[in-house]
Amino acid sequence: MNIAAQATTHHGIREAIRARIVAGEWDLGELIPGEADFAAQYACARTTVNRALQALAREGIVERKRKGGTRVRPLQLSQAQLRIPIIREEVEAMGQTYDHRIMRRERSIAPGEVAERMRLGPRHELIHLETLQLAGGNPFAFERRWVNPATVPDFERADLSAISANEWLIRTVPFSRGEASLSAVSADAELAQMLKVAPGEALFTMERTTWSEERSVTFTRLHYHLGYRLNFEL
Amino acid sequence: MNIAAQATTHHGIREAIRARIVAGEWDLGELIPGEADFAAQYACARTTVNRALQALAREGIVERKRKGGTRVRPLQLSQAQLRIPIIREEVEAMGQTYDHRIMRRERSIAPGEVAERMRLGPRHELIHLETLQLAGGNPFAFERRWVNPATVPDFERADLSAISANEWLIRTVPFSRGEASLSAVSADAELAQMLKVAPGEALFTMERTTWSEERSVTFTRLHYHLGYRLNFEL
DNA sequence: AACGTGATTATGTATGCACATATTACCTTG
DNA sequence: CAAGGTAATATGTGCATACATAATCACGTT
Repeated sequence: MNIAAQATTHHGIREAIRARIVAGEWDLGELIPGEADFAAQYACARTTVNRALQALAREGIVERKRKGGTRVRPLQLSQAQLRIPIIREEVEAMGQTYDHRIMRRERSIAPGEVAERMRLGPRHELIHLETLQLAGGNPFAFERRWVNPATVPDFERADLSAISANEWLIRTVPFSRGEASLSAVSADAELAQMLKVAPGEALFTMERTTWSEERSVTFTRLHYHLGYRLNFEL
Repeated sequence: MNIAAQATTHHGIREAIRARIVAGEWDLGELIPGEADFAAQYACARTTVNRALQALAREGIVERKRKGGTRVRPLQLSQAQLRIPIIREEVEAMGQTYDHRIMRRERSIAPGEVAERMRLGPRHELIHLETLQLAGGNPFAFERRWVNPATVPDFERADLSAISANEWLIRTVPFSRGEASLSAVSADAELAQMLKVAPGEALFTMERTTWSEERSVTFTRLHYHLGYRLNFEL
């Protein structure tokens, strides 16, 4: 087995060490050599090994502790980088034309469940929006969204004919953080009608709540068409 | 607005620059100052700024190109680190006792759909396993799994009474990579009986296929109990 | 005008060094 | 022997420097 690094670059050394770990040179949970040792083995500076090992630690391959040394992570936790696609881009990537129809748009008091998700007090006024997203004329997803006008006052006057509420918000309030949750939901009567499925069908559903610097922006519940799958790599 | 870094550490500077970006000091897609400029502003070495900006690039906040400079990412893509929990740990984290019951275990020819997911030729023999996972005695998830004995010959003789097939595989074949997909599925008769729900109920479902160095290990389809949610942070 | 060439510039990376920090191991002291 | 302090140690981090690499621009030649 070739264990030597291709070059003394931090990522060459990272891959070399990764290969040795994957090949099972050390047991799970076992201490691997220190930075100085690797530096000697690969004839490079300790700094370079440091960067390589830090990268592996970020990936979750190894665990590092000061003085404790570096060890192979005992229970490899399965994790993935999940990219949440913008629906328009997702549809266009399939080679279909994207369109959306706003079915409802009104100011109303936040329902209790929504207020809770957005961590708002009771009787808070929000803008409620219902949008059907289409791919090649067929229903792709149905969205129920509540937007906080206290945080995004311009939203009420936003022109949402050309651009979806989601994209408008991403542009206007970038860098928002939030929580999301995925689940399976049975189609209620309205959903069934909108997505053209039988009532009770299983729909993949994504909920998101976002904040911009401690101020709640929006809560959205997105029901995808029948058979939708969210794919990703481990 | 306080724009100064708390200390001249790479992550102090990273947060300072992040704050300025979030505050909107530069437009989306706009070029931000170069490493040397920031280094002068914060009275630190260019190397330190480099680490800060590289971290922001990894997070997807900025985009960097040699000579092109660093710019704020135009369309902030929403992404998240998704941790896929081991069911036993998930159940125990809720304070309930975990248990699992193997309902079926047999050698059989891979069904076409499974063979396709695992990228196997036709008429490949796999070990088929059906397991009901319990939380405090109640159904938590039902798993249909196929394991490739060509890659994991020991699996056939594995003792799965104390440890689940998933954990056995994680320990035996660590560092496997793979694909996953999330969807919503209507309960079929067997699923309904196992999970004690009405047939047709919407069940959150996760499929995973894993490989260890180009050799297919396992394909698994996991149906969670009614109302299950996969939560994560954006 | 078209083309190539070299200067310029911004980020990428490797290095040696010094010091910081966390943790373990050991040794001293009561 | 126990408690507490101290030294040893592995990683973490900052800095100055040098060179690498990629993209762009200005300039000069054909």
